[in-house]
Amino acid sequence: MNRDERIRLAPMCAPAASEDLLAGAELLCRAFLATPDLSAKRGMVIIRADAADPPSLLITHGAAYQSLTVPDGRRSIADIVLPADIVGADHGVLSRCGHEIVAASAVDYRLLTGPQMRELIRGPRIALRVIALGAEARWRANNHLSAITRLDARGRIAWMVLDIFDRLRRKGLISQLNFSLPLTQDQIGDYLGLTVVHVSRTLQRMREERLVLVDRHVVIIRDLDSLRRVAAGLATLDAAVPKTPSPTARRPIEQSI
Amino acid sequence: MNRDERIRLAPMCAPAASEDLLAGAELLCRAFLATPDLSAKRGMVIIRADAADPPSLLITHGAAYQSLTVPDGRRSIADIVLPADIVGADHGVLSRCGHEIVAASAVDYRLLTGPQMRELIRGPRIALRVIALGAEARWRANNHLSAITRLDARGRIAWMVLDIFDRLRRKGLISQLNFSLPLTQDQIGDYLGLTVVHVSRTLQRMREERLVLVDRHVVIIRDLDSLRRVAAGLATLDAAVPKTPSPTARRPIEQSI
DNA sequence: CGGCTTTTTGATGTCCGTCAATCAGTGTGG
DNA sequence: CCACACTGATTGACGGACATCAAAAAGCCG
Repeated sequence: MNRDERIRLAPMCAPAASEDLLAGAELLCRAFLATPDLSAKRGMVIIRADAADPPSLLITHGAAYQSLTVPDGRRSIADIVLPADIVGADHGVLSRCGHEIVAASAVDYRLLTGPQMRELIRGPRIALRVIALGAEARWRANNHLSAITRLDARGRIAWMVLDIFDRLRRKGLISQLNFSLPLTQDQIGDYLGLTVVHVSRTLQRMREERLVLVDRHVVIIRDLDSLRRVAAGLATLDAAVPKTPSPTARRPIEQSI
Repeated sequence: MNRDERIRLAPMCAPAASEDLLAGAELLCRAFLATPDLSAKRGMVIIRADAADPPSLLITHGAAYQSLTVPDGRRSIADIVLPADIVGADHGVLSRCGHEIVAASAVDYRLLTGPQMRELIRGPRIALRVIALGAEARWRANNHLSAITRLDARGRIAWMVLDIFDRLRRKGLISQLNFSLPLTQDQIGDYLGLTVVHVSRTLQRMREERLVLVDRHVVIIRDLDSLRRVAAGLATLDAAVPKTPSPTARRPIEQSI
């Protein structure tokens, strides 16, 4: 793994803040776990886009997604929420969140209301944790954006699979090369900016190429290394020279701050 | 303006938090203004992707962008930073930010170092402000994503122009239908996931259609209403019926939380 | 002017969207 | 138990939006 990949891997927290941050994570988590266990069935809207003073959620089981419906009726999925993820920790400062949270599978979750969250973030350690959660979410959004603007269908799917794979693994939720992904191809399309039809075709091709197997709601990674290469944009299964990394790349003038 | 548009317009702050939030904004701003005035020339990297303990910036003059370079050498621009914007207020909690901030034009800015920011966010009002800044940035990232996945080249450009237009207007920096946008077509392409060639052609077409005029670094909006329609995805300059808003739209089961 | 970046233009190909039909899986009720 | 409806996945034909390649034109600056 080279330097570029490493810095792209995850937003590590600043050492100088890590102690308070850990404490804040612990406190916030405990606050969530002190609330009653709720659940939602597949397809249910957990937080509506126009909900006043939206709450924050801790997903304990299942998966959800964050979606935005554009004026012409099309849907765009901005993020996928996995077990142990906290959604909208910053909702406390907003009057409306502008997007809905929908259960992708049966979901168990805990909920802290807007007022509760506002009370909690008065504590500096929890505030720090909420800031870190926001930073991480934005970091992920940037990668998502980058994947969509720079990769073709195959690369986007590879990226999505690996992103979820790495997230689950980092949480210690899986140790194998397979996991459950409760998204329909339609939803995958809305997440990656593709149509169902093209998602179907591309998944099939990747299955034939023995890269990854996405069937129903189960993902099995067949060739992790190749998959990573595809997601990095320098794919071409048949090896081939991936054209030199643009020797004439327009790179801004370097200047350390 | 209907409800859908309104809730999409901007992430308004929760009334219950607005007082502290305003105070926090004021405090943070003052902290920035107490630092020396710095400047960067066009094209300079203000914060490097691998900078350890990255600082936060307040842009006082000019514009910058936040960019990510993918492994194959291609660049993707995640966000555009305008005057009065604060960049990376959450950098204090990260050890690396993973993206660079580059000056799009000559830029004047103030800088607070990682340690300084960490000290500041111990204050609950400033912490609140930082959380709000993060929420707003994520809200924008979601719209950006949505625009790129759901709109064609014409729609994306319309969206970009309007987004910047609205941001500048909300800050009170412009009152006319024209403003300066210090991005090359190449950078616009990297922001919208298009090639330079296609950006050039599309801009030209929009100029002919008298929608908007983007020349060199000046933007002049010719037909604001049409532009908004194009950005909403139900465009078609030649009017035409914009196909009914998908009567069969698969909408998740409604359930208020 | 000469060298640079940025924009424009044309020709050509392809990835992906659209339309439309079929098929498999799941659940429902008579 | 099977017809029926319904959602999700698959397949094929076709067209279009956008990428790629290549080169020229237009600004810009020393």
